[in-house]
Amino acid sequence: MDKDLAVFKACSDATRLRILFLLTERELCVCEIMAVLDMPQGKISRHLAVLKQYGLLTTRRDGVWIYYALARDSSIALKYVTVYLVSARLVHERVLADLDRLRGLAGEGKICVPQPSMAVLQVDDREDPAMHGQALLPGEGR
Amino acid sequence: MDKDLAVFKACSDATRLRILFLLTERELCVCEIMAVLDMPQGKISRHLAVLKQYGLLTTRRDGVWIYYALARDSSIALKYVTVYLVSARLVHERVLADLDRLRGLAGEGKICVPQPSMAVLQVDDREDPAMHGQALLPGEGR
DNA sequence: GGACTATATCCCTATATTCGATTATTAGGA
DNA sequence: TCCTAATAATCGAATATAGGGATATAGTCC
Repeated sequence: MDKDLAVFKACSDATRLRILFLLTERELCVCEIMAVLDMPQGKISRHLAVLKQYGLLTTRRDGVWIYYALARDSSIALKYVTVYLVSARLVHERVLADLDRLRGLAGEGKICVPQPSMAVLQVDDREDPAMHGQALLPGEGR
Repeated sequence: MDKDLAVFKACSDATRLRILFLLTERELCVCEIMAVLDMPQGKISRHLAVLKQYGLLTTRRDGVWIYYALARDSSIALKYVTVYLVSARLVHERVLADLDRLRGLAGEGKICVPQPSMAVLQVDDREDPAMHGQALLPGEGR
């Protein structure tokens, strides 16, 4: 239950929640998140560290950049939170605005020019009929 | 998004999470929760107040007793958290133990002898095919 | 009205969380 | 090797949260 509790703790901060929503789009590096949320680097980095420590994120280093992505299968709660994130991302104004800004960034090369990496979020729900298709990214088949 | 954030804040405390799991069984009064969790009245009452304030619970007074029940439809996040609670309640040792203790109490009339009230948790998911049956209480049909 | 029970609230302290600002680390390129 | 960019880690202050203990409120029964 502690792992689940950690997931909820991780989600109980506005900035972290916004970051999680952004990561439903694709993996991101710190500078992209900074740019989208318009927050200082230290703040973003700290929140990412919390999210990773609580098991919600994985990291991948590519040269100077470190890409953060939503973790999978690390706890029951995370599974459901992921479904929530994918389901709610098109509902909340602020999240929509964030996602728009994210897409805007990539096209103009304003920042660190990340790899056009694959979307990493695809919860494995083969054994859980409760979440038909819900954890798939929009527009992504199975 | 603020409402969703409030839901996660509400869930980010071990005691409150245990209370929420208990409430997936049925509505409960404070003294029952006190007995099951073996915690002082003030503490339980305070946490219930937080949960209610954040929109996760509703209350119903019946004489001296105040029954707390899981709220429905108060936010998107609560919907998914409810599905999580129902799905995870049979997985975590501690939750199982709590639920056992709860059932044990009722039979022996050790405490305030609550009404054998109906289970109140039944998320309305008619418009959300993502959660087939997941929010129904165990053993309860539709 | 008075006693009793269930629940809520208040006060105070301890602990945890968040933040801005600064400094450290790590990788890549000249 | 030096410089720079991306990211992490640290420190101190401000704020928020949780807990115990005591008290207040609100029903019920006599």
